Amino acid sequence: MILPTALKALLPPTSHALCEGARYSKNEQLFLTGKKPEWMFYVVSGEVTLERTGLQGEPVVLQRTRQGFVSEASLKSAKYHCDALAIIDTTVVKIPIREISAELDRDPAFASRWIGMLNSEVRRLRLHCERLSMKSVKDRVLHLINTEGQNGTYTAATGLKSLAGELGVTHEALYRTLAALEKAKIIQRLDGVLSLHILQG
Amino acid sequence: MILPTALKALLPPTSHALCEGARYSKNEQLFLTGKKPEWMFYVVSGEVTLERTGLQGEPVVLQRTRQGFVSEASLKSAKYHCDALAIIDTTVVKIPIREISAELDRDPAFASRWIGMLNSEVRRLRLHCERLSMKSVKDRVLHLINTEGQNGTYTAATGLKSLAGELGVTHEALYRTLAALEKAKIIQRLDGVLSLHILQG
DNA sequence: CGTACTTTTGAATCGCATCAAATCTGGTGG
DNA sequence: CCACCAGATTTGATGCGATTCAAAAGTACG
Repeated sequence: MILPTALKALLPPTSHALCEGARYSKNEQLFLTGKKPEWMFYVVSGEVTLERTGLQGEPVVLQRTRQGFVSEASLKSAKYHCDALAIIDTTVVKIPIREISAELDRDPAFASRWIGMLNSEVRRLRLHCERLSMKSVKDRVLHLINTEGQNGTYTAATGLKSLAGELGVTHEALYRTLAALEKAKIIQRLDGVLSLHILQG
Repeated sequence: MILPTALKALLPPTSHALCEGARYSKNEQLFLTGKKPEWMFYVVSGEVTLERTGLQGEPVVLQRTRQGFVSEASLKSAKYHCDALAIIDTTVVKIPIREISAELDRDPAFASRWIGMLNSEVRRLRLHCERLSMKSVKDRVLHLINTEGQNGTYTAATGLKSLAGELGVTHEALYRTLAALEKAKIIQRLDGVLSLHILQG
């Protein structure tokens, strides 16, 4: 089992061998509400949603992950509180909750790294919320470049259509907005790389 | 210093005496980018924003907190990475970072509670993101009742206008949507309490 | 070369923001 | 107690921006 670099640095070396790779086909379920959590999942590729059934029986999506942890927040839970579904073909790393949880109590340095990971997650999610509460696509794109970009440059690794989903807009709206921003010389585009034009102060 | 119940249960008793209450007036700053973090802030009432200056000099809001932690994610940082501003008169509890950080390394039970707190925060933020990526006000309201409510009932403690802000819509749109949902017998309203009508299966 | 997917542009429609204004509310001071 | 004010709540009218539906052009891959 080859772990992604981020996971390797985070988890204690003794736990690496306990992790397992797994693949899920489109529409396959990773876990179900009410089951006892045994694994945490780290999405390497594909897309996983966490869903709950609303009071009227309609599905309510709680989370959507293309890369990173799913259900790391059920580390201390007695049972899963939602269903996990691979909505396209997906590759994950399965991490044994029991061992990780015990290790967290035993190894303060690991707990400290784990807290650091959660801190980053909180920060990123807050940025995401702030972005999604902006009304125009233009504002969301500029906020994205300003907050997620490196030095005024953001790389859309998974394609613009996928980016549109993350920004909470249709891909048509995103394409049009990018074209307009480029025409107005506010940004430049090369492949999937968006760069702010530097304003001379 | 009287701590809010949630804080009291979370922090180790030895640290309670080290916390301080504080008040900030509208437009007063809690901390500035680049300064060494000495305090974490827990907002009791009012509203605090974290802001950063964009590449074109415009302010970019990273977070907006009416209740709960601000900057708990800078627990392990060498310096603040943004500015904190009270946008209305605000009351907070100041928590000494140095002592809390040391205590986290020393007290595994506290670290475990802290991880639990961060897990809740991550869950709530993910729900919030999911809600904000819904296109219609109606969907956002129903998602709110389904996920944040108790048994189909959500209580808007801070008023509907404030709720509109959290939902990322104007207060006019929220009022109209609530009126329409009530007229369609999908929800009921009493004061600030929103309840789903039960569908009989 | 054909299939599937992304990227792009066009046109029509709709929901929400915006601007305006009226009503209602709680709190303050005369 | 009443006049008054600041906010919250509500309803109305208008316009814009994003969604939606459609279709064409570009791209990757077997």
